[in-house]
Amino acid sequence: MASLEDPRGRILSAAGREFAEKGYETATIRDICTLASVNVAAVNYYFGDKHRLYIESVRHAYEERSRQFPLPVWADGTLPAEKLRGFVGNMLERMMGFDEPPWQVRLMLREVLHPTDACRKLVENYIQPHFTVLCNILDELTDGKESPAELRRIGLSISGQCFLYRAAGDVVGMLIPADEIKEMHNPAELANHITSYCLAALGKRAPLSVEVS
Amino acid sequence: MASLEDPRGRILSAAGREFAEKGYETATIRDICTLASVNVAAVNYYFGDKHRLYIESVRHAYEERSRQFPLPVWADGTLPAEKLRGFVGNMLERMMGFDEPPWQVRLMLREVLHPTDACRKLVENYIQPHFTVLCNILDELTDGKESPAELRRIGLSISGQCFLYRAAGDVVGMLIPADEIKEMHNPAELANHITSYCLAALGKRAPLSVEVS
DNA sequence: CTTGAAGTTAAACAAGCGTTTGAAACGGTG
DNA sequence: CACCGTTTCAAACGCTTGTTTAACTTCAAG
Repeated sequence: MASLEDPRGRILSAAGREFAEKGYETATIRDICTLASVNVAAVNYYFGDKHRLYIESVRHAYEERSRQFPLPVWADGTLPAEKLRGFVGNMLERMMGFDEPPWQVRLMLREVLHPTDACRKLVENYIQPHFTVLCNILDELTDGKESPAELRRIGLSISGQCFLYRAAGDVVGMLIPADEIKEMHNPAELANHITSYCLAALGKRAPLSVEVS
Repeated sequence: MASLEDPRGRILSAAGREFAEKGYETATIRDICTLASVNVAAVNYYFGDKHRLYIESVRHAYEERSRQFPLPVWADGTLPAEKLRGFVGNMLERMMGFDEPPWQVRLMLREVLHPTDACRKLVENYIQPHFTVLCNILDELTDGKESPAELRRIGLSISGQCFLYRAAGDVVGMLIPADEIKEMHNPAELANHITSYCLAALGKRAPLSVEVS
């Protein structure tokens, strides 16, 4: 959008892709500028230096992502369990994408794994709001009987499971047989498993493994 | 150990620390050699080039770590639930360390997050065996009634929760109040939560949140 | 003592990096 | 047209990188 006639925007987009794929140090200004079809000096002209370009491209990434995937809302009267399943599915789709994850997610992931100056705002403006929604759903689900601390811990348990598939997907692919990956490791199936796991733990449905005794 | 009189070992150790902290690109041969008190040419003499030094230092890391933390074993007759709690606690301590995580773990984590040539052997020789032990415990816990695929999925759910605290600890620290971190986010408390969560989901103990109706 | 392989060293190498420069091209305004 | 602030460009700068060179030390074997 508005890329052909906006050098600044082209640089921002190219930088995001390069930083996401190669990391801050390995990505070079020359490659970014080639990708954006601008002169090397353009980065200095528009952003000052490489570091400020990086900060701006992280902000650009999560602002764009927030616009593409706004926080989910539900009709009044939606069951909490249904909200939970919807939220987890949404979270997985946001994280994993339908095919290849978009560069915005990979760039944000880098900030989560190895935080720099750009991380604080990313958490405040993007991650924290999503996490709060999750905790609110859990609060509803448990009829307000759990402490905020316990809700946060359960929220982290859910987030952690999604996070593993996104951040360590390659290693997961080495631990699990290939056909099993094809069959089960897609947003819908995973959301189903993670949600069921949580509901069972909270006693809101039958245990995953039924006692026979 | 045996560091004063073994340049090769000193380089390997110094390289592991530098690669763990800064990553492959950012870590420099000069810094590594300064840290190891050897000449820059020593890396080329002993390892050929930077890339082969990196591969060797990853191997060195998980071999050392395997010696320090061997796979846990239990006395016959130990309850599966007890084994699970022990395994999760062990996993968290291995991952997080008692204070600061050792460089070996951080180096392995880098390979998990951004795999290179060194990753396959790391998975085969270190991660896969641990994951298999976990799945065996879960098999025992569910009296052999669950499919291997389901066991692996539950195993990933447990691993994912540990993984989050290790890989995204900084962001977790921004989402959770500081005093709550102090109080709850240590290997023992987390192992307790993650194990209880799993046992409740499997119907092996009371749900975390008790229904009142 | 001589020899020669093994190990170590300071110095240099070419390549790539982020950044800067100064001039050229552009585009609206008087 | 002449002017001037904005934008673009090829070229170069200074620096750091991984790697190599060739001279030097060490030291056990002949």
